[in-house]
Amino acid sequence: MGSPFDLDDDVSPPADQPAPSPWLAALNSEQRLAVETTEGPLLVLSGAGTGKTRVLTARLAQIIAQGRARPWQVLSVTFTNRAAREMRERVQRLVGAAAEQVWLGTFHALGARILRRHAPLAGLESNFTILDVDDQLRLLKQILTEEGIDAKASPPQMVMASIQRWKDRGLPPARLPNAEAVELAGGRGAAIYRIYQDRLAALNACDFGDLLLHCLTIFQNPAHADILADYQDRFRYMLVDEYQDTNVAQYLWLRLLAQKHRNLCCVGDDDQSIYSWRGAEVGNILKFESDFPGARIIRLEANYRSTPTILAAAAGLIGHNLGRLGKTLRPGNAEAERGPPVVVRALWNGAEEARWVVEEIEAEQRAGTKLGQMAILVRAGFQTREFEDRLIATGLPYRVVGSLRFYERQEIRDALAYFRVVAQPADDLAFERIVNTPKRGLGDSTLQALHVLARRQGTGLVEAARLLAGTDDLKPKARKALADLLADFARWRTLLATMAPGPLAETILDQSGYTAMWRQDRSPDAQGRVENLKELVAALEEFDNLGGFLEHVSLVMDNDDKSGGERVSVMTLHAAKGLEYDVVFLPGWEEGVFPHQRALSEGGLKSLEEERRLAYVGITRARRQVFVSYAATRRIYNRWQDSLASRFIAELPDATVETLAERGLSGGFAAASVPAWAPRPSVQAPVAPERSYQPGERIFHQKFGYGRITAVDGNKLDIFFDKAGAKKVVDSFVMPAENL
DNA sequence: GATAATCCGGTTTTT
DNA sequence: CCGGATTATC
Repeated sequence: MGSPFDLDDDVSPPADQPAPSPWLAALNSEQRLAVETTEGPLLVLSGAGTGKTRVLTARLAQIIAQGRARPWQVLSVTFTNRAAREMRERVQRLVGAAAEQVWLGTFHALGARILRRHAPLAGLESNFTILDVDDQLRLLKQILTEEGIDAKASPPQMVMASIQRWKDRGLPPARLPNAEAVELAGGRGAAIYRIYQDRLAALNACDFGDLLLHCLTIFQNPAHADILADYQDRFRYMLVDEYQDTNVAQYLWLRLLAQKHRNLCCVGDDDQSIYSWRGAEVGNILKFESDFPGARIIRLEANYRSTPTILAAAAGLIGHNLGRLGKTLRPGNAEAERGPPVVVRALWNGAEEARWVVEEIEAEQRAGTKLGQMAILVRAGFQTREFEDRLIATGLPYRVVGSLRFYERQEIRDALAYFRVVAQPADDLAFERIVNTPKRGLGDSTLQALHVLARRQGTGLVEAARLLAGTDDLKPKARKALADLLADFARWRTLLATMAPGPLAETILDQSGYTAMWRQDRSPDAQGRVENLKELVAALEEFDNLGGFLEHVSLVMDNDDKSGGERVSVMTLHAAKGLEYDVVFLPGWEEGVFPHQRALSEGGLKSLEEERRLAYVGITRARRQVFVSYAATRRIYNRWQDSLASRFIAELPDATVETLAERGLSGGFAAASVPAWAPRPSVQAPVAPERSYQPGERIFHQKFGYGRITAVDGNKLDIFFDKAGAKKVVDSFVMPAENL
């Protein structure tokens, strides 16, 4: 942060005093108050760019350095691993190694830590697995099928979402209000939820929501009052970051733990609440005072990030929301230059918009702004493509933040599933994932048989596999494959104790044939997948054992960018929260795009206000300048669609804005009703002509790319594709290559 | 059981 | 128009 904190004159100590503690250095008066009010419940309303991280770290450092509590008596919670890491590093710098003993982490990591200690009380063993979304969904689908629930009427995704929301609200199946599940799964929602939870327990597994939900169940059980009392005693001080994003379960968790010492400090900003669709409850901020009588509230309103103009624009916009707690950002530095206005630019279409944005980026770069200090923030992920195209065409280095995370890639998940089967033999979901990957001739029918047997015997799949391999219910081929696989598992498990995790992982991936599977794959991305597997093995070197690594992975799904050079960042507005840039581009400000159509048609005022907060978050990311833009027409799903400027544009105060429009686009607002122009006909994909093909001919296929015909049989072609290898394809799916 | 053809739906997603 | 998920076919 290059903010001029040192210009704040009310922090300078009197000359005859000893130098202040380092953690108090460079704090303004309101920040300092928030740091020094250590006793009793405290709510810090901290606007964008007002230095909340600084306050949190200073507060934590002070509590430890002054000996108000031992490090392990302090709980500090964040939402992201990034935030947790950053805080630990900063506190370490202030108080040294003591920082390592603080209970500092994400809600989920801390929940897992507590739950592992008391797992049996939640029907789990302490080495339980934390499932990823893939596994959860697979499990739920099984249940829905078994229960004869129509997947069309009740999409698994939707049922899953409901279950997650219940967990977000701290509701285990037993506490679910009767009315809740009626709409779901033909009225059987509650039953499904219960089965899902039972099945997780049988698998010795839990999902993310359970990490907190199980804690709550244990804490709230009068039979184990001693456990709760123990934690309540322990946590003398508690700090919470991004409090506006807490859901009910997290809130209850905090409230229970803070009950005894009541030294709970929550830092948040209701204007930056953008995750309500994930169960976050802004209401938690409002409830704070009533739940903790005598709570103090401190507002941080001095912004050290943005120019006065940007702050005024943001304030004007967010002022259109009702029911705010009320907070006005003011420039932290009274002498700051007003700064350039927010540029609002109307363009004809998306391609032009991308072109304009990239031109401005180049102009900024020429003027001395580093590429790493510029960001394009979009509403939805798909919008990044247009900008990527343009950036590539221009040759500007860029990075897309938050897309395809390392641990979510197919090959990584497969590899992890292998590790899980070895480290946690009861992990049926992992087993199922890899039992036929690579192909071993153990397909659906074998799996069905395993399921039936497992159910009948009341065992897990792996055990069922062992039984089944000993019978002759399977065809010899499948039986051999299964026995071989089990022998592999057994061998790897014996290595578990003796071999370092890195080499062990490599052994598993090699002997299972998994690496070979990708080596042989001709598809364009196979090469990269092999690379990713290598990276995974390399990452394992740092761990003592496989189990530790798996715990790490299930909790820490982050992707550090090790990109060295300066790059323009492209990301969603959600991903941008907490970040800052000199120059920020906010494209796609059109009704239906931003605010999003679904927010307009479904969620009513609440949704619209959340969209507005998202816009507010976007604007307040900028230190020096904001560029807003929108296109009069956009091609969505191959349809040209006229659009109107976002209402948020009109909500920016006139004095903060400079409007630029293309000739013909009136007053900066799309003349959508009078399209005085015609969209250029889109480049038509060549239509397959009615013709016959000859062997040897070069062709193109939508999915497989280019290839050469090796044989013709009526309308069926044998083709050897450059990338995908030999395939049989019907001729209407290909076109002569020279047509392109 | 593996592959090709067809169908369908299409925000945001810190763990 | 794209991709994934489902179905249809060999």
